Amino acid sequence: MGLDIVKCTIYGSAMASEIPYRYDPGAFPPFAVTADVALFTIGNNALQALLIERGREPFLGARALPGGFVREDEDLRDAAARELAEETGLHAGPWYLEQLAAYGTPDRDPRMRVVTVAFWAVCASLPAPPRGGGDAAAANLVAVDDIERGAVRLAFDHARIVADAVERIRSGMEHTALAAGFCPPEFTIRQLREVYETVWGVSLDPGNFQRYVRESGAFEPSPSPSAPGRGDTRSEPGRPASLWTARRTESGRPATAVRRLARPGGQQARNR
Amino acid sequence: MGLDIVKCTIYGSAMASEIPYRYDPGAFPPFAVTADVALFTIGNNALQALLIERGREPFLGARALPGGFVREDEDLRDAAARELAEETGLHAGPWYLEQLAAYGTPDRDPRMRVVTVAFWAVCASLPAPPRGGGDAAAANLVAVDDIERGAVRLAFDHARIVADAVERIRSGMEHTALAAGFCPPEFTIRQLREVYETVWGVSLDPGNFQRYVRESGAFEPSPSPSAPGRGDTRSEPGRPASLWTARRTESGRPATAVRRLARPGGQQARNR
DNA sequence: CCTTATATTGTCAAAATGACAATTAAAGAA
DNA sequence: TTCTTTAATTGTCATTTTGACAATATAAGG
Repeated sequence: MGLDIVKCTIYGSAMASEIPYRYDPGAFPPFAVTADVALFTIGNNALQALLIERGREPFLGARALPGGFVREDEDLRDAAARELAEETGLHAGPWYLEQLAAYGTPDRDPRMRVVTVAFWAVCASLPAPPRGGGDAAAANLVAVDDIERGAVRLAFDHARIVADAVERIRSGMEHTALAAGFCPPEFTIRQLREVYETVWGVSLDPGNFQRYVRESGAFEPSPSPSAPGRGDTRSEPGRPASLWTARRTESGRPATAVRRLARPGGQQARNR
Repeated sequence: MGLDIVKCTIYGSAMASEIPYRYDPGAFPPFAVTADVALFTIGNNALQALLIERGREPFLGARALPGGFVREDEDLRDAAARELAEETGLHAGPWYLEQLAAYGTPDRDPRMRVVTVAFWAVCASLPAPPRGGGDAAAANLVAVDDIERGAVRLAFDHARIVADAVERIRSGMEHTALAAGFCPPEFTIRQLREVYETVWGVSLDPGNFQRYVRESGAFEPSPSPSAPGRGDTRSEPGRPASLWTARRTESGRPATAVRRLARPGGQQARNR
């Protein structure tokens, strides 16, 4: 690894300190740092997470989040995006990616001390059925319901990470345009409503939902005329819906809504 | 460092893989991992952050968050609590501590690659004026206003970390009992209201705030009779307030409120 | 032109919010 | 004891916001 002494000159003008102007490599315990990503999408009318199947011990055969070592000169977020691209075969991903938290309990990886910086991501849909890259035996989508029921064996503390990520997404959808991340760039209000219904497991009144989308300030009507056949599909009967897009903040995050869309029965769930 | 091979036997029953059942220490880039804490309290009618003054290069003389290397067999949270105790002299802290995020941009520390897991904490008040321990030259409280105005030079990316922590706290107070973390275990509604007013920089109607505390479900009346002199102070004229406590979830976190206390003008702030 | 399937808009009672006024409750002073 | 003072607590009420449900509008497709 490179303790690049050159960088020190950027700041080190005085150099008055008696302690050498970098860390003694033996003076701190070395950790491995990985970036793992919990990518969610909607398919089969359900919230799904992208998991790989481990091809080696420990946890051989169990599912795990895509991820891997952060490289020496790589930002954490870049590492997460790279791993996601490698494992899914999707480059220049159309996903929305945000940091979740760091997980670093001493024994979480039996091989050595690893601190994992976990990210969550959402994506409209995987263009191709994901194929495993790197050392992953296989990558595929698993219903979050099954994970929550404990029907899927997850490696390490990844069940916890997935649970945290799901909760973050479910609650983020209450007051931001996050849900649009599950839709294509332009979407109908119905599509968006179905995202809410699927992720929250509830059903919402179409009329009231319409009002929410119009008045929340988190979404805006697309200039495109309307949405008849949605591209390749043939037109369906019935009035075509108008198209909407998500508003984004300057920093690229989904905009915050003025109103809050209450998650039915969401209170008890949050007080655990 | 200890690649404790013994731990592998916990999981490694089959050992069918041809790759050695631990990482090759040379196969991954070693990172230093630190835990830093942004501790907030209320004093002088203002939100204040605990910062130390750096006693060495780089950033000699600048302020920084208390923190340091995570030890080899130490949980991230434990490291944060330990550092906080060391730097403030407060042991078995009466603070509430929660993880914020990981910061790991390659050049954030000119000496070497460091990933910092940042925590935020709130505390009723520091019993004694904090004295620096460890290698900190001095630890003291700095008004967050001054930090936000850029009137204080912060080391590394700590200004960003403080800003993120402040935003997390301000927004957490909208829908949880977090604000009680700035108060003693039992507090009056007025004390709690003053916390909101100070942290948000607004003024709130006492009557309506009363209703919020009573109906939000995040707080509950204390069995104690009332709050005349609040301990050492002599009684003040006027009706003494009743005492309240924060409700906590099973996991120890401040309870979520049924209602949401709208932060006046908080919308624009959040859409950056 | 008619049918059909949705999108979209209305209606309305119930609940909430926010501003403000009135009342109540103690503690200290006279 | 009574009065004064200070703040807690409770009421009132117009305005919004919700949530449930009904009615209407709109464009395919036949």
